Amino acid sequence: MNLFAHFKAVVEAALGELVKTNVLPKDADFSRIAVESPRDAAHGDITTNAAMVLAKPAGQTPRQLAEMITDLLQQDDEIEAAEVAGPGFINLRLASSFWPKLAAEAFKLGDDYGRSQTGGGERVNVEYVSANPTGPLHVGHCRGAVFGDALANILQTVGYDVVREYYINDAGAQVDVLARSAYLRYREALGETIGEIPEGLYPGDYLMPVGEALKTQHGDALLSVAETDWLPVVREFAIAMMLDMIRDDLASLNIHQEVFTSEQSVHGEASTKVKDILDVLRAKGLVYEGRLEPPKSLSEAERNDWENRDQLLFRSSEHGDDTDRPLVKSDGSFTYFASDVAYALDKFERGFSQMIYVLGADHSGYVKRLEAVMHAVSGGQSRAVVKLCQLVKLFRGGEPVKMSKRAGEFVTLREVVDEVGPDVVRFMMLYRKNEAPLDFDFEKVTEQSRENPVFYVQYAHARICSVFRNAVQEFGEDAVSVDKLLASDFNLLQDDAEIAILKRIGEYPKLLEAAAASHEPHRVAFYLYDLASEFHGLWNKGKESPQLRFILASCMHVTLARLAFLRVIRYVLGNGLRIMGVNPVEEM
RNA sequence: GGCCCCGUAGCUCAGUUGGAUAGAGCAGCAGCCUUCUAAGCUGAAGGUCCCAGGUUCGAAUCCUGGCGGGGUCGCCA
Repeated sequence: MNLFAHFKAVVEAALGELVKTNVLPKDADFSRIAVESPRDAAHGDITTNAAMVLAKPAGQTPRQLAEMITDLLQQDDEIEAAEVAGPGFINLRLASSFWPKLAAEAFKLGDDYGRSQTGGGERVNVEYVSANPTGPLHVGHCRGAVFGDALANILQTVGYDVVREYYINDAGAQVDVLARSAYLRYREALGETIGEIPEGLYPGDYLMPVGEALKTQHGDALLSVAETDWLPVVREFAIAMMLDMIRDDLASLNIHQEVFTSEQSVHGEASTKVKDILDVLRAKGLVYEGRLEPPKSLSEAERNDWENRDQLLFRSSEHGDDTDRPLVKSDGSFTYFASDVAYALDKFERGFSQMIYVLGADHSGYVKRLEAVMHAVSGGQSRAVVKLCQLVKLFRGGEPVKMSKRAGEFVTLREVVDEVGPDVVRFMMLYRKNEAPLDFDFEKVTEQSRENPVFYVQYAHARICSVFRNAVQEFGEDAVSVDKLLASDFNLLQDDAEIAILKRIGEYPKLLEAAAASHEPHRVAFYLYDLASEFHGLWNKGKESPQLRFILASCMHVTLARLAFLRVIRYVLGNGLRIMGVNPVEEM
C-alpha cells in the first residue's frame, strides 16, 4: 500500500462530499492537491494543501474551506485528529493503531514492499553507456553506466516495461582508426618491430590481444593485401573483441543490457534502411534542400573556409532545436546526426513512449536536437528524456589522481572496480545528483566508518541480520520463524524512535515513484542513508535503555514484534540496495 | 557571442516537483563512553539559500535580468 495515495483518496472522498453539497464546483481541479508528510513532525503525520488550492474556486478563504474539510476527515477511523494550521494547511494525525497496521502489511509484502504499478506497463527505453567500441571503458563511463542501470531498475519496480539498451557507434571514422591500430598490433604479433605508435592511432596495449588473435586466425595472409581489403575484415574483428571487453567491464558492475543496437545496422553502408528512412522523412515533410549560416563560434578564417552550399537538411528547428541540421556530408555519406534520426525512428517503431538517453555532461549540446528529433519522427507521440551525468574526479587520500590522455594513460572502469569493489562504485556513483560533479576518493570510499555512506547503509542491514542470528541462537529457529513473526503484535511497537522509523518506511513507495518520475536514482541512496541513520539511532538507544533492545529474553512477545519490525526495515534496505545494484550484505 | 548545468552552514552536499521555523555528514565547541557487532554516543552552535526584480495565499524551488564557476558549440564521433 502507498500511505499517501491512500490518504489522498480519503481527502478526495471528502472533497467529493463538498462537491455534492455545492461547496465546491463540479469542475474543480484536484490536480494540484498534494498529500504528503510535513517537514516538521510536530505538524502531524500527513498534510495536505487541498484547502489552499481550492479556496478560490470555492469562493472561500483557505481556512474556512479547511474547516469544512477537516470536519469530514475527522469521521475517518484512521484519523485521530485533523486540524487547520498556518495559511490553511490541513494536518492529520493518524490513529496510533495505524502504524502497526502499516508494518504488518509491509511485512506481508516482504521484498515486494515498494513495488507498484504506477507505470502502467508503459514501454520505456533506457539507453546508457553507448561508448565507442574502440577500447575499454574508463571511469568517465562509470557514472552513466550505474546511473542508467539504477534508473532502469527503479522504473521497473514501479511498473514500467523497461528495455536497457546500448548503442554501438561502429560506423564512423573512429572504427577505421581502430582497425589501423589493430592492424599495427597484428604486424607486431607477426614479429615486426613497430616502435612508437604513430599520432592518430590508439596507443593502448589492450589492442595487442587483438593483434595476436588476428594472427591466429589469418596467419600472415593480411600482410600482402591492400588496405581496402584488410580494413573491413580487421575492423569487424576488432569491434567484436572490443565489445566483448566492454561487456565484461559492464558485467564487473553487474550491468547487463539486453539490447545492443549497431549503428551500422541502422544506417551503415550495408544497410538498405537509409533510403527507406529518407523516404519516410520526406513523406513527413521533415527534410528539405537548403543552406545553413556559418555558426557564430567560427573564427574569421574558418568562416571564409565555410562552404556555403545547398544540402539535405532536417527540420529540427521546428521541433525545438536551435537550427536545422545536415543529413549528408559533402562527400555524400551520412552525418552522425542522420544516424541519430534513423535510430530515433527505429526506437519509435519498436513502440517506446519514452526514450531515456544517459549521456556525459560534455554532450549537453545534444539535448535539444535529440528531443527535437524524437518529437519530429514520432509526431509528438514519444518523448526523449536526456539525463546528463557530470564528471567524476578521482582522488586518493585527498590528492587528485593524475592521468594524461595522450599516452593512453587513463584510469579504466575495471581498475576502479577491481580496487574498491562493485558495491562501493555503484553506491558512490548514485550518492550525488546526476548533474552535480562527483568526487571519488579511493581511500575514503573503502573506509569502514560512519562517514562512508556505503558502509553505513550496508552495516545497518548487516546489523539486523546479526540480531536475527543471535535470536536464532538464543531461542531456536522455530521460536522466531516467519509465521511466529507474522502473528506477532505490531501494537507493541510504541517507542517514538520505532514509530518514526515506521513513518519513514511508509514513505518508501512514494519515494520510488518520485524517483522514477523525476528520473533521479540518487533519491533512493539518500533515503536509505536516512533510514539507516534512524535505525542506528534506535540501536544506540538500546545501549542506554536496555528495555529498548530488540531481544528481550524475558519478554518474548515484545521480542517477536521487534524482530518483525527489524525484518521490515531489512526488506526496505535490501529492496533499495538491490535497486541501486548494491549487494545487501549479511555480515561485515 | 549562442546554448546547457551549477551557486544553500567554514567544507562536502540533500531539500518530497511551489508549502509552515531551510536539513544531514564532516570540521570546530561542550559533555558522556568500553559495546544486543567493534569501526563510539549525546547535545548546543552554526544561514543575506549569489544579487535584483516579477508571478501568488506562499518562492531555495517557477519567470526575467545581472554576477560568479564549469561544460559545449561547422559535414568530428
